[in-house]
Amino acid sequence: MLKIYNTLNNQKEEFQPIDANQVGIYVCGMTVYDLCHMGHARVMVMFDVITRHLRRNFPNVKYVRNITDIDDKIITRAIENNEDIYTLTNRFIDAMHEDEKSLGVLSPDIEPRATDSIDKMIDMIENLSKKGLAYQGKNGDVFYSVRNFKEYGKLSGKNLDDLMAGARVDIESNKKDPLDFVLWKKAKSDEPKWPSPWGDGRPGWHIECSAMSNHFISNHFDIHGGGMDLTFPHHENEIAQSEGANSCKFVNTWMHVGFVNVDDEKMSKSLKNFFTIRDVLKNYDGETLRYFLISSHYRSPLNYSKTNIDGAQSALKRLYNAINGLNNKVDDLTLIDTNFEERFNSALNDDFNTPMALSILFEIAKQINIERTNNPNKASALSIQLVELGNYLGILEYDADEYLKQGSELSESDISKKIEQREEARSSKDFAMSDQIRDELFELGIILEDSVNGTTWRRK
RNA sequence: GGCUGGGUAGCAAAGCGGUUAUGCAGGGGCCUGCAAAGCCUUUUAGACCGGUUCGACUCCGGUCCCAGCCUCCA
Repeated sequence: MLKIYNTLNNQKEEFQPIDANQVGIYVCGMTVYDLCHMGHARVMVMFDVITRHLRRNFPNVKYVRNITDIDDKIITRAIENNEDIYTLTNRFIDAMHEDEKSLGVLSPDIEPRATDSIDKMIDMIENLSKKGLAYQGKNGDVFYSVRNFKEYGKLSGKNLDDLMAGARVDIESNKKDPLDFVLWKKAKSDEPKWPSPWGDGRPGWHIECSAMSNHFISNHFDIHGGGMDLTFPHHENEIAQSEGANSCKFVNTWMHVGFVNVDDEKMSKSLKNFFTIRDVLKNYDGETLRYFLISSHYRSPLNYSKTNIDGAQSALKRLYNAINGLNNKVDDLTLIDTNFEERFNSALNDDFNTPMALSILFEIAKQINIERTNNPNKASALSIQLVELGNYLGILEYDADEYLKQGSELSESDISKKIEQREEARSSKDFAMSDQIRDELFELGIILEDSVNGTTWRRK
């Protein structure tokens, strides 16, 4: 039985889909004006793990993740670069897809772009106007009237008067209430624009997710997620829009992924303390990054540091070392210990507890290492299981030997030649020579390992 | 000020009212020509103060501290 922590009531609760044959999940995706950083990576990877698990447990899952391809930052950046917004956003959408691939993230079922759904947004704003929840300000912008939606604040646990008392409410004379937010923005002359009943303009940020989730999934669906910083105001506003327009419950379960921190501070573009996925991929392989991202629970903060990613790399290598050299072909499946799989599944069923799930992988690895000499069939069976469960999380996707050798600057044949030379030295008991060759290779990042089956090598 | 989370061993990170988390790192041993990998073993815990309980890291209350949101942000 799957339990998920729901931001709506700050509790773990049993997940019961509206329709067990068709689970709907919508995740707020990227605003594509720059490269994705590690914070984005965490959201992509976590919801990838979440949807993989949902797909294992329900016959059909519709996973929608939007692309915000129109907003102020995009317009500003396009002007800076002297290019049109589509040239800019297409470039960063491609980059995002490449990054996802590196991280082993499977594509969502639908990735709608905001600019393809402008008509849906206009319909929704019109609907809100009819219901007295939207009005046009003096400057021509259309605003949502927050005071007219009585449940405003239910997701984030805020109430309007506390927000009013806060110091950081912006003063916008065109609004009836400072907390009202923009649904439709009137275009300035040189900006991208679409026709609407309120004049040429573009949508506000929040309306796209309401319109697209309602259109591509339903007015009422199972799971809506995103980064924790979206809880307020973005998701709060989505609720106001969708429930205001449709007069029915919008989302059953709200999920929010914690931040990637740098020196215990949130990684963000405004703080300029961010590392792009590409930056990090220069020094680590994608699977190491993925391991790092799932090594803490999704709601906890995750500190980005070299030490922590190095730790992830060592840990992942331990798993690959365990499966390395086993034939992965075993007829006797009764040798597989189903207890591991049960515990693995119940870890994920407990609000997607990936650290717990990973710890079971290490238990299997240990068992493989214990059995591999005296009971190779059992070890092979366990290694099949380890790979299978690892794949479930999107790791251990590579051939162990290839993975452990990757990134070597020396060619396979050069290394083999050195190993042969060393073998000759060893057989004539010239251990000084033998050790010298091993040390030379070590300096070049190659580790040699002698076993009864001969000498093998891997990357440091 | 309001609202969320959280404070676990050298580092990272979980579960759990009583019994080894797990990974990395460190010590000792086994294996090895020596290593590496691996196995065995071992050292470091639960911010603080009360309460409940036969027993609390785990439940309850309080104190202190940290992060996040309340402005665009994943």
